Formats: sequence, structure tokens, C-alpha cells
Amino acid sequence: MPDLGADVVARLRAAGVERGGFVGLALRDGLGVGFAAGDAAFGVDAAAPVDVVRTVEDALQPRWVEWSNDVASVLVEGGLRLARCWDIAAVHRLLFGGWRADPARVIAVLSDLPTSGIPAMGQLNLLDATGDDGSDFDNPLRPDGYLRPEWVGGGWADSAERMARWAATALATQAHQQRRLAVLDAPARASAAARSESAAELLCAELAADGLPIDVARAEEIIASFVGPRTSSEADAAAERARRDAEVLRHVPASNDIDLRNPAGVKSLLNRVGVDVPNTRAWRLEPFRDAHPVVDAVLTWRKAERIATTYGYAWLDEHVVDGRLRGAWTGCDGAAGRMTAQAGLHNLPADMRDAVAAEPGYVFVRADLGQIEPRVLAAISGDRQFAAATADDDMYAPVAARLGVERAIAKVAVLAAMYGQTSGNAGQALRGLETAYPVAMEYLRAADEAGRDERDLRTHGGRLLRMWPTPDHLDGRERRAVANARGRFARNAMVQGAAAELFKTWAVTVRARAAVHGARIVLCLHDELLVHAPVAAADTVAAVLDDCLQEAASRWAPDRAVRFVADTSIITRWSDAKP
DNA sequence: ATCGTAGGCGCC
DNA sequence: AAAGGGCGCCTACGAT
Repeated sequence: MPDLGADVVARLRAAGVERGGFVGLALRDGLGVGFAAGDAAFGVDAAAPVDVVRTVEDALQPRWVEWSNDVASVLVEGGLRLARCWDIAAVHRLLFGGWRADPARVIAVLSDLPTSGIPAMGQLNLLDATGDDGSDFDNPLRPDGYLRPEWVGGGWADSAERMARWAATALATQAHQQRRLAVLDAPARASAAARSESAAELLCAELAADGLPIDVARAEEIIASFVGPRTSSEADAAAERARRDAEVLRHVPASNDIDLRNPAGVKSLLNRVGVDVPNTRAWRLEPFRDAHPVVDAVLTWRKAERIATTYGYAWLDEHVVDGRLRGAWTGCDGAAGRMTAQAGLHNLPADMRDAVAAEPGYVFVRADLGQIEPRVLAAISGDRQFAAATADDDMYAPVAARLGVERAIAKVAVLAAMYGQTSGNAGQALRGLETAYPVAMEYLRAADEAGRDERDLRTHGGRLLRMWPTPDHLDGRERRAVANARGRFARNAMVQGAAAELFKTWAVTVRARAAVHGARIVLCLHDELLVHAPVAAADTVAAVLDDCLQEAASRWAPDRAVRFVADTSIITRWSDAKP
């Protein structure tokens, strides 16, 4: 077997790995610990990450272990893209819910120690000085099992021996994790989900480093169309703001003292023209658009103000460098487990999407999952009738036929059932759903009930959904409101969380399979992937995206009763996508 | 001066 | 009576 270890170590060192927090762990024959990691089986190759998922069930294969994706970020910066890993923080979030997953917390939770007892830096120095003889300080763990806080801040990187100990601690933590996976009552899916979620952390590090290709000149045009040209001085900017404000205020006499950026000001402005609203949200103002010209002016102003403040020149200058929009990514939020992104990557206004453009010689291969949440509900609930509807490209059509209602009504009813909505005009169709698809509806009802009763849940992939307590001081009505909110959250999170797991499995499969074609994922958007691919590889990559969906679906839900579909297209600008 | 909250809105 | 879930990010405002 070729010894590539030295080469890998050199590359890790060149990447500043010691400073960045790499746990430096290789698992070889189940025992080896240290930094001499890597041969072909590790897939440590910047040019061609391979097999992120193909070997995902094989827990015995060598696998890099990292405390969190901070490590992956350092490696990516140094030109190293791991094929797969075990991300301790990601697995911790999966198994124990919430978002906090620093090493001290992970170790405490795995050791059944109360997190309230985690020692803080400072007080432990005192304990060490009085209690220990100091020789044991080289052990990252205290006798009581808690992590020594001195090790948290980077003390582990003082020497090669210490780095090895820290690596061994990570290894032990991983072993502990795996034991937990087996003994906890988490579903068997949790083991696969742990690997998928870990790979997603690697993807996050790469997304943050690569960024989303932006046509900066086009972005400037779009911004200018909303808020006017770029200003060179603060005075000019203020004048531009005043000009936009005046366009609204001119509709109402003696209103120059009103601050449009203060909702209360907008409310009083509307009051003066006889429009009385409880708040000034756009959907509430919409019906009054014809009542007085100032309403339309306010709505137009709001849209421009959104561009000016959030997606304007300042945003462009801060987050778009060298034609790439970059922001931090997390593999899961603290609730249902969807990915999150900063710098506006997940909430770019539709009007701005014309500025998202493939670079010369490249195209975007874009694919979004069709009706992902109801299809996921069919899979996780095991409702055979609902699953049968997924055979249709548009599953709302057979559902509507079965309920004897318009498609639009059926769609609203299904969404209402998943989101916990009880108002509106979906009521009749909702009752039809109960009759036609009792298994799926019972699944949602049970989740809702667990949420109301403050009972934690696990998603299909084993993510713990923790229910927050009702504060003691609330009165009866308030308590019911909190319980209702928990019920809605639980009902939705079981579906949304499972959909996120399927999506991430799809994404990391694409990451692995598309790399050899020179293609990279540049955006993940909950049910949509944007892949930057060489023109010559576009058709191949499009096929890869579809193949990967079937592969991911079969891994995520081996029951093939549910059909998953993707709408895939090859485009040069994001705005070319069909709405 | 710094912080958390509320209202608001962008996306899914 | 009744208020759909998640996230990020902006501003104004009131608390500390």
C-alpha cells in the first residue's frame, strides 16, 4: 500500500492545520491515532472528492473525525477537500437536539454529566492548583469526566503529544457516539443520517469558500433600478433617501415629520387618509391599495427600502468579492435541521436572481424537488394511499380527484395539515383528507399532540426535536397559546426535518458524483440545488442530479412506494429557471 | 453605549 | 375563538 501519509501531513501543515483546530485523527485497523493519515481510501484529494455516500453504511471504513466544520473550513482553505468525515458537532445536534455542540458540552452529555456543571475557564485553575498534582494536566479530561477548560482555547495544540491526545479524545468521543447510536432508541436511520449530516458539514465549508457566482455589473443595475445610482458621499446618500421618502409623503399634507422607517409612523400616516389597520404588514395593506394613492406608494417604498438596506450597494461591497457572493453556512439550524446561510444567500429577492450568472465556460445545472414535503409525509407516515398519489408528477391532482375538490383547494388543505393551520377556507377539504388519508393525518395529529404535551420527538432520520417548556407565570389562555404553537411546530418539524434529511443526502451524493465532472454545488436552498458545471459536462451533470435523487431516496427511505421527482434545467442565469 | 425585542420582509 | 412552520437581516425603540 502506498504511503501517502507524509504527503498528506505536509499538506495539512501547509494549510495551517495545527493552528486551525484539526483533530488530526486517522482510524486505521480500528486503532491508529495520529496525524499520519491518508491513503487513497481516505479520499483526501483536493481535485476529486470521491464516494461521500457510496460507503456511508460502512462504519468500519477509515473516516476523518472533526470536532466541527471549523476544521473542514481550514482544510478547504488549504486546498484539501475531504470526501467524508464524522463531524462530532453535527452528530451531537442530530442526536440531542438544539444547536450548541462545543466539545465541553458534547463530552458532558455523552458522559451523562449535567451541562450545568461544565467548568468555566478560571475556576478550574483554582481547583487544579489545590487539588491536582499537575501531572494529570496532560489529560484533556478531569477525573470527574468534564473537559478541562484549559484545553478548549487551543492549549491542545502546544505540542505534538497534546495534539495526539486531543485527537484521541475525539476518537473516544466518536466511539462513544457510535455506541450511543446503537443503544439509544433512535431509529436505525440515525446511523446513516449521522454520516450524511457530517458530509453536509464538509459541503458547507466548501460552499462558504467557493461562493455563488455573481455578475456584479448586473447586480449594480438591478440595485440602481430600485434605489437609484451609487452615491459617493453620506450627504448624497441622505438626499437619495429623502427623495424616495418624499415620493410617499407628498401624497399626504403636512406629513414631512413622519419617519417611514418607524412602523408607528406609517400607521399614523395611513390613519390620516382614513386607512385604519392593526399593523402595516404588506399583506394587510394590499387590500387598501386602491383606497388611497399613499398605500401603493408605501408598498413601493418598502420594496425599495428592502433593497437599499439589505441587498444594496453595501451588501454587494461587503459580501461579493471577486465575483462570488460568500457567506457562512451551517448544516442544520437548531430546530428541524434545515441548512442555513448568511449574507442573504437563502433569501435573495427574486428580482436579484438575474445577477446570479454562471462564469464563462460554465453553466448552472439547477434542480428542485417537486412537492417535497407532501411526498416526504407519505414516506414517513407509511400511508399507502397517499404514497400512491406520488406516482403522479403532480400529486395534488390525484388528491384533488379523490377529495372531489379543485386542485387549489386540495393543495391548500394538504399544506394546512402539515403547517397546523386551522383557519381559512381549507376546513372542508381538511375533513376530506382525514377520511381519504387517515394514516398520514394520524401521523400529523400524533406529532401535534406530542408537541402540545411537551414530549420530545425524533424525525425519520433520528433528529431529536426538543419541546420547550411553558413558562410557569402564564395564565390559562397564554398557556394554551404556547401549547398550540408547540403542536404546530412539532407537526411541521417532523415533515420539514425529514425533508431536510433527504435533501442533504441528495446534496452530498451530488457533491460526490459531480466532482469528477468539474462541477460544484454553489447553492443549497432547502429543496433546490444550483450546480456550477463546465458547459461540456452540463448534460452529464443534469443526469447525475436525477440519478443522485433516486440513490438518495433509496438510502433515505428504502420503501420505494413513494416517488420523488426533480425539475432539472441547464441555465446561465438563475432567473432563467421556470418560476 | 450596548443589549434584547418588536415590527417588518426576503426566501423556502 | 380562531393567529401556519423555519431561517437571516434590517430599523426603531426601550431597557440596562
